[in-house]
Amino acid sequence: MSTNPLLKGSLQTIILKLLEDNDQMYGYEITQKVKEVSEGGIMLTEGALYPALHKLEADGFLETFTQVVDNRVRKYYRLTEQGGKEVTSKLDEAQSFIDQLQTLLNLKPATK
Amino acid sequence: MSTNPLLKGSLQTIILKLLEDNDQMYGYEITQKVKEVSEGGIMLTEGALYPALHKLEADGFLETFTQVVDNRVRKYYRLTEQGGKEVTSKLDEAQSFIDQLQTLLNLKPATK
DNA sequence: TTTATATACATAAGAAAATTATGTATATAA
DNA sequence: TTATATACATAATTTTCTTATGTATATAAA
Repeated sequence: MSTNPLLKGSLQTIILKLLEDNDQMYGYEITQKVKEVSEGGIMLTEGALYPALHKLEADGFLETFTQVVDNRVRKYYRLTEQGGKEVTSKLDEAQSFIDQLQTLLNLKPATK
Repeated sequence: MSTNPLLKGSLQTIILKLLEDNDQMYGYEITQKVKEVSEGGIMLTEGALYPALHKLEADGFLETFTQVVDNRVRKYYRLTEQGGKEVTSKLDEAQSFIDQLQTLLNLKPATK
């Protein structure tokens, strides 16, 4: 898939937020959803996505179950209770980082 | 200094933008400016800053000159012509990334 | 006076988090 | 039968940080 140096660091937050909104998703579905919502601007590579999912699971934020559809295995992820709290925390972080970055880069929408 | 996983990828953009606004700055001054403007939220580590400055110079976006003040050497950086163009390009990238991230994370200010 | 803090640079070792390249496997359209 | 899409995974490598050091001067505090 493709690249964006600014993506670094926000992948976990994106995954957690999508799972908050969608209850359960599988990896490939996440790549397609991100591509769709960002209109092609953010493309997740598999080499980034799958290790990130495994890490979030290892950290206790996600749990999994598999399902076979059309002879292909899908591995679904959903938030654990701990993961639910983590979403809030990561979103707060992301919001304040975006604010600070916009201030530094003078990209703030005019605050009259 | 300190840490922010979301900072990854935006350091070069921050440096270039500060030099567009301030004409010439030295490394330590950049760390203090970022700390001040972000109200302590973004703290640049020296281990990240200096290599980033050296890379921007090697890439032809920055040029340097030194000056001695109070018996201490300051190494000033300023944008080259190529660097001036790079600022615009990096800011566009940053803007569209922030937009997409806000959309994905549902952090968009209400667009009535 | 000597100790801590601030100013000012730099680099090396290590870790984190990507990209790129592979690999396996099935379904479907050309 | 070939390419593309779906669906997972991991290894090698690269990028970009953090953390730890190192050098050196100025100044305020103890």
